[in-house]
Amino acid sequence: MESTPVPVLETTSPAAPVDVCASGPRPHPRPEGQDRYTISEVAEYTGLTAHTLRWYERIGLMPHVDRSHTGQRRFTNRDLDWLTFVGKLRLTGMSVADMVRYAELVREGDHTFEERRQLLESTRRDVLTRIAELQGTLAVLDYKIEFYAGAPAAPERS
Amino acid sequence: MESTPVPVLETTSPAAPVDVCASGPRPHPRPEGQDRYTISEVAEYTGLTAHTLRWYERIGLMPHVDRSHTGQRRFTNRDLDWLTFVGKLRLTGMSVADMVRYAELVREGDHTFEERRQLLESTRRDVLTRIAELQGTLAVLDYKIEFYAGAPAAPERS
DNA sequence: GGCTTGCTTGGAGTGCACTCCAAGGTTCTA
DNA sequence: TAGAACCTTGGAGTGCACTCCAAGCAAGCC
Repeated sequence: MESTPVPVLETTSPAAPVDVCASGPRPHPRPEGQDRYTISEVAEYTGLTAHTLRWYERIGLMPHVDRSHTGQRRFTNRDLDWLTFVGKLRLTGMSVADMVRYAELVREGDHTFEERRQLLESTRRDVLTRIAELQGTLAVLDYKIEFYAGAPAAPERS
Repeated sequence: MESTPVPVLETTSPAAPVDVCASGPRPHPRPEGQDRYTISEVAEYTGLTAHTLRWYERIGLMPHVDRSHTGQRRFTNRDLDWLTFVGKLRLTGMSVADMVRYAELVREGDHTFEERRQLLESTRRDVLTRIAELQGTLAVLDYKIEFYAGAPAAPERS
């Protein structure tokens, strides 16, 4: 799976609308104007372990990470953006296999825009379903919590 | 773990408010006025496999299921109510270990009301957190879906 | 009675998403 | 220049929640 050095994010097409990929207020205050991070810096920044970062790369969920002249990983801000987005996908409940599929589509270039959109829309539907499910459970939980609150331990009134 | 035959649901204390445990409109139209179901009937009703039902019992997530004179399981409507509730707990994302803990509390009797309430309230908080997370991912998904929609595959306008 | 379908058990297997290990090379600080 | 702390790899291990298996009874129908 040789990857032509295609940029990771959707900022692929020249003057297309810039996609900063889940930026906005940065999660952790990303260290200064740096652009080369060791694996442990990235681990701290993302909350993932170094193990998991290596594993992500092995399974194709990372877009070819730079290496130092001795072979150690050097992550860039672009990688951090990607990981932030992957973190969001993970929160949706998307499987790792599907996230890898998405990453492959990104590597394949602009012509996969439509398929990527479909994947995200399907994920979006799943999220809405899940939210509805959770709200359904809230109703039951509230019902039972109220029951327990109304009938405290070893109730006297038979 | 010998369980004194304490009823499963919270309807334990004599004239306490009746807790029908997530009833309301029954999920599947529970077969007639029956009160003894085989494992495969319950599997169909709940959507769980027979394997899973046996496993639930083995790990202490079921409250001692009746047996026929030859040792086959005979589930009651009460068991079905319990499984419906367990299904809700599962949807909250509660771990099986915590569900077993809850089942133990139920078996222990009314004096565990307070602990049960706390467990459910902690679960409730988790659910609210999860809903917020999911809504956060919705924002990102919508942002990217719109990006892909606005820049269709192989865009011409460079 | 014979046949098919269903139920029983303990224990082993599966798939997912990490998580860790050993053995060795690299980088940084004093 | 020594030592501590960090990094590398392939592969093995972990925990969760099921999921299945084999071998043997049980139930319902003609």
